[in-house]
Amino acid sequence: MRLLVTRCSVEYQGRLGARLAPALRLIVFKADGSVAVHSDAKAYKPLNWMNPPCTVTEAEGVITVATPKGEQLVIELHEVLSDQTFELGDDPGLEKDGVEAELQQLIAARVEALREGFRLVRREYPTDLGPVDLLCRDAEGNAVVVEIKRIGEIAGVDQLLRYQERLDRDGTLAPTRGMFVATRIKPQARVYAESRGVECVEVDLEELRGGAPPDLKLF
Amino acid sequence: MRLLVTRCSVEYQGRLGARLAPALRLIVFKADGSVAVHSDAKAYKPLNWMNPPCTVTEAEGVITVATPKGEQLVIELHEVLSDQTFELGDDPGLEKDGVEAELQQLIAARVEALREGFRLVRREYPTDLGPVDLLCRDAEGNAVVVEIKRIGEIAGVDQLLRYQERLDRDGTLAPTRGMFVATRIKPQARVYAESRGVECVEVDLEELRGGAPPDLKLF
DNA sequence: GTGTATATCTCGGGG
DNA sequence: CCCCGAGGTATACAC
Repeated sequence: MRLLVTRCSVEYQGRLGARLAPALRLIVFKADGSVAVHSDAKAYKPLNWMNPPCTVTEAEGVITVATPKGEQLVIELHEVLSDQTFELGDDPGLEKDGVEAELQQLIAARVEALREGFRLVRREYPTDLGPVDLLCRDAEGNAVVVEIKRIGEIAGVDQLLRYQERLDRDGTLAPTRGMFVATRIKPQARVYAESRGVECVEVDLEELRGGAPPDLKLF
Repeated sequence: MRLLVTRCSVEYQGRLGARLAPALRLIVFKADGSVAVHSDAKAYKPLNWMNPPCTVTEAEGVITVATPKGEQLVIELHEVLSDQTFELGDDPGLEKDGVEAELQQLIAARVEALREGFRLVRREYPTDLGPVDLLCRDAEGNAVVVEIKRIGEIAGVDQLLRYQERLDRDGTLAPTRGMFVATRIKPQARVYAESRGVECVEVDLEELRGGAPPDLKLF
């Protein structure tokens, strides 16, 4: 990893065009080939950057970064305050929990928490528009299409409706019910869902975690 | 901006939980208050980070970053290779072109290029679901709802359909036609759009920008 | 490769 | 503040 603190101008041409007037900035060159131009603001996002695969060439105070697809980043160095290189080595990587995948696992393990009498048919039930999060049967035997989100927004309701429309073409499933499950459902999404006959259920991640009997296998 | 190169472990608790085992990493503290933990890979994305507003405290080799909402990032420093601080000052910022806003401007300036006889009623026509990109009238006086994307995907079609459904409740507009405009429309999105009676139009940014006089056809 | 869905998305604009 | 939409989104995963 090379850290270059420099007064520079930058121009990007590629998926769009972008320019940076001269100023002091940090430029990070990573071992993966990426280049990022940072100001002292904008949180972790660089002002400009280039992702691998790309080639970096430097000559006479001009660094040129180019991708095979024709994107180009040209950095003109006016003054160098610091230029250091470090060998960081590989990183063991990030372990996460609490994302949608975990939510889906927890709910799949106890679909009866969504509605009494629910039975899980399959997780990631395939359609030609993509996989349905959960396919269930309710106590009366009706197919229920369940879409799970961390945050429930309108686009998620549309996703569910597209799946329902597909599965309603299958005589063994039609007519399906729709259920929209999230730790939080935004008001507009709830109104929209209910106007389309989709039932909304808010769940609590902590409760799901704590209450789940450990002997229930997920699959 | 403070640049800290260090062997460290990191733990995040907040919107999810995440842990980083000990390794050499770069930690960037920006003037805006943000903190980012970078490995030598993953392009410009940090392994772990905290955005403003947050407070940073350091004691006995442990840096704690906390937000008012209860998110917390704890960085344990095992070994410090480098610790430098620079005053970068304000940045003049990035100038962009070629994004959807420009596309919308260019198309709004000559909607007749979409279809002969088109007349622009309004850009960013408001609905209670958000603004419609363009509202037009066609040669026969029908209202046409136009949704513009750089890349046309299924979710954009649904966005258009939601707007149409709202505007169809307005007697002075109903029944609306839908038109989906993009520099590229993915095949699945096209099939879906046309199955819902939405017309698809691909446009060329270069032609819109420069070369084409307003009376030239776009496709 | 395309297509689809997720993200601690981030970021900006408007109410 | 939240809500909404765009992004050079990036990234993972299925087909």
